Amino acid sequence: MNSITLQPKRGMRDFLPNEAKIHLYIIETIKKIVESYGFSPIITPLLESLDLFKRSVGEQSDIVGKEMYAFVDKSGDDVCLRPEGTASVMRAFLNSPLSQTLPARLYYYGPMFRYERPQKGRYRQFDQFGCEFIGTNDPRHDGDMIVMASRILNQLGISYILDINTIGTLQEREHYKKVLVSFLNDHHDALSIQSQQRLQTNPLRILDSKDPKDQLITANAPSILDSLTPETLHFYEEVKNYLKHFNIPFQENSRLVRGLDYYSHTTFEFKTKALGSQDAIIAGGRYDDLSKQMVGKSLPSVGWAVGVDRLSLLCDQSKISPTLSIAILHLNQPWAAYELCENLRDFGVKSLVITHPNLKKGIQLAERSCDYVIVIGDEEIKNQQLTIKNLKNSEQYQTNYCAKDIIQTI
RNA sequence: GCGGGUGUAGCUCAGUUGGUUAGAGCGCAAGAUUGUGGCUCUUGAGGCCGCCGGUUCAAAUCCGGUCACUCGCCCCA
Repeated sequence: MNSITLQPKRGMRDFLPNEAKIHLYIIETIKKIVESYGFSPIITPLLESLDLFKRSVGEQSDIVGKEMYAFVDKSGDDVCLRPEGTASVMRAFLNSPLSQTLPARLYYYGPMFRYERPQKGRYRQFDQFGCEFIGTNDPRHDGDMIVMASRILNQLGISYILDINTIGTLQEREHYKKVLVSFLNDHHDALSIQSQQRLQTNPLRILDSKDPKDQLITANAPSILDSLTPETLHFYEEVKNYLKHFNIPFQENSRLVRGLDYYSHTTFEFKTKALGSQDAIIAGGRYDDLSKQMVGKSLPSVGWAVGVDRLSLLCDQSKISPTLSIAILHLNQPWAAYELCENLRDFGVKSLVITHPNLKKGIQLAERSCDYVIVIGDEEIKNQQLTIKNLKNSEQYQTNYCAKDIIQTI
């Protein structure tokens, strides 16, 4: 009989206990921080109508254009696995009574799907944790979101570079596009072939091309800042002032143009040097026009998303505080061992029973999963005394046969 | 989607111009060692050589395809 393939599908992964622990630790850490900023959880479906992302993320964006897990379901509807969270959260928000009380601070977490070529730190199913501050046009809230994100990276022990920019309003951007295209057309033949195509589809993206030829040309390109109104520039200043006030180091990068259509004004990206070309770890910005694209009514908002998998690869694992654990190794005394375990668990201590006739082997087994070992045999039951052994440093302690005393001794 | 690299034991890797039964270290199991592990020694288990096909008397080795990983591009978290 042929056996089935055990490998997961391309870009999909199994998280074995050690990896799963780090993953959950990161989510727990982020959750605590964003809740301390007043954010509440929202859970939305993994499956959405394809139209949602076409309208919000943009039909000509790469995410929608070539990376969607899209298919026709049994009823003939065009559906897809969500490629990102913001559009779903906005949809759920607009569809709910939450939209009656502004502003709203929401966070979400879960798998996203993009059909692209996998690499380290880039998978077809990946977990994102995101925060959305919906219904605010206060630049301090943009700053607040960025400070919150930096707090997360600090907490996890991840060093970063923060790039920020403003891409203004839709009108300002359209104006800048014209200026930029007319400039680039003068250097058309010197551009990379890719950028020549982008001149038609998405000229702003030429600005952050990695091709040296393109970079040489765009170095002298007109800046978007020259196409912005004083109001927009003032807004941008306020965001920067907020970051300076809280001593968040950042660099202005007028080439930071995000790939999703719904962004406006503030954009930012926390980058790392440790993951090769997968350098973005937290990215986001303001999206005042998203709601307009969906329901025709504007609703200023700002948010970001973080790649949990990328944080897993970067985070300082020594920060994960180990849980106290005790192994009960019994010598033909199973009832006593299981009872003592239950008593220890009443105090919230991780404990498990080890059964092995050979004492030495039993202690070796205990060492693999626990910090301490207690041996229970006839003597211990007769004397009502236990020896607790610290498996890390071999120290031993005597204690009464009682869960409370054991915990106090440790 | 485009270009390069890799795939041999649980892990890290050897494996000669194609040539008997594919190896090592670490790890795992048993024993030396029947009430307190980690050292040492002995022994042992564990392999569809990623998968499918081709060439050949003979393939881990050569060829084609495929799957997965990986690096760069694209893009992004």
